[in-house]
Amino acid sequence: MVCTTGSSHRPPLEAVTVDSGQQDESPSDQRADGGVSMAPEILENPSNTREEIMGAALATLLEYGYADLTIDKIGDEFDKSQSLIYHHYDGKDDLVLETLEFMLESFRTQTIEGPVEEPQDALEEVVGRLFERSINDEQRQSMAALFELRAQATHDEAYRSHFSRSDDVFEDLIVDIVEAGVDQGVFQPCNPAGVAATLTTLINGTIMRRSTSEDDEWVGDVREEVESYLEACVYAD
Amino acid sequence: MVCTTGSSHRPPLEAVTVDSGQQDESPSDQRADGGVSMAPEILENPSNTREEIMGAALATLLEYGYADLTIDKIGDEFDKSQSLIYHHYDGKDDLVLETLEFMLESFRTQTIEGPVEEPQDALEEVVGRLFERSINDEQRQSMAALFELRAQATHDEAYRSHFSRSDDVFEDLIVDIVEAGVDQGVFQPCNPAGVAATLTTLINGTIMRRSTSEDDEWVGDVREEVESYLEACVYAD
DNA sequence: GTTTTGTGATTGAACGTTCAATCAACTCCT
DNA sequence: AGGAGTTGATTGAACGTTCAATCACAAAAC
Repeated sequence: MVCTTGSSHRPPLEAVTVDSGQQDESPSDQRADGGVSMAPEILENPSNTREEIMGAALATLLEYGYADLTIDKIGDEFDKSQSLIYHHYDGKDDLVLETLEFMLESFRTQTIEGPVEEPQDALEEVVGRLFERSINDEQRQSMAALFELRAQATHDEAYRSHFSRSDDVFEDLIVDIVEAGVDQGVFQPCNPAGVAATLTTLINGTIMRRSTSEDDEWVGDVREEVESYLEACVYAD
Repeated sequence: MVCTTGSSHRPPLEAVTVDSGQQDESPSDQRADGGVSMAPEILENPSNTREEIMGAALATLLEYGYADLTIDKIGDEFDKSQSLIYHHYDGKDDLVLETLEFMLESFRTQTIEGPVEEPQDALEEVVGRLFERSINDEQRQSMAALFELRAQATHDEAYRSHFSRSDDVFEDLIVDIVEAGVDQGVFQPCNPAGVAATLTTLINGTIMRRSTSEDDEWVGDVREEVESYLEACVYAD
């Protein structure tokens, strides 16, 4: 054990913003997963062993899912030994949680960007990304992994804490948009927290069903209904 | 192995309807869990060893959750040997799945009851039950167990099949209500499948958040927003 | 009516595997 | 020399599952 003392250790998250110049090489912010999903580019170009291990953990998680995630498999995914993981992290769940934390912070620094200019467009973009009618296998796998991880929160306080924060981040994002819309008069005088809570809960349900259902027809129906709801209860039209 | 040949075996579900005279002893249908939850009375008064085992599996599941559910613990929960389980079921997941199937069927026979008289009241009751602002620990545990089980569907086809069917049952329930409302003219000419899909997805998200979040304030917000949505997009007012 | 045979239910012990975690040794850099 | 990084082998426990043996009881045979 070298520097981590349980999950209380703060990973070097500055790397996310400091090294962010690297990911500006890609055209614009063309991420189809809406940020719900995974794989920050930093973990694909790790700058130290800890990041390398996190990248391996993420890759293994996406390939096998949490149920079949073992330390051995994570060890296979990168070029060093499996037992090295215990030198840098307290154990499997410590590693997974720090990876989740790393990605959440990465998501937050990507999305928080000052005042909202066009509230309706912003909201439409969020809804459009998250209720896309069809998704590819990679996206489905990301959602399934996220969902499996979330299930750990039923019996593990650390996971519960993480996903509570994760929901908060997403809700805050939407609250900012809705408040801006109300301020600018393009939205009705609605309850931003209510809209945010509802959309967040719907997103959670969508991730859950997408990860565990055989069919997909319901997605289109839900999206249309969400649009109706926004037209009737949020937009000022 | 005696009579079960994998999950393809049909459990004696007739018992649910045949013996239903027993549960009429309880006042009326005073179930606070809205049927989403668990524990059909039949499993508390088992009429054979298979039902006894299912009851033990359910009790153990609610007490420990799926992650800590072991055959040994199930064996401890009833008065016979642990290894007897393998005489009646193919294994742990076969047992759990047949128990889920048993409960879903039990739920369906309880709720399907001919034409819907008062669509708005029926819908309000469903929404009221499922978005109750505060729930007790038993209910939370039921939801958490259900949620953990659902996470298995990400990597287990049999679970996926079950929960797909489970969502269908719930959606059909709501479609019936909405169609009745539209027919009677008390609802707008909306899309019943859309309303059903949206409410079902919201319910899933609610179960997920309730099982894995530290806070609860969002529930009230969501409920108010759902009411707004129903007023604006569904009810004919 | 009594013995024999057969059958499903039940048991306790054991097997085999998986997996997280540990440890002592080795390397490399300073 | 010495500390940090790294490794392969090993440990110990948990768990699902199997299995040979026993029990209760009923049908069949005599």
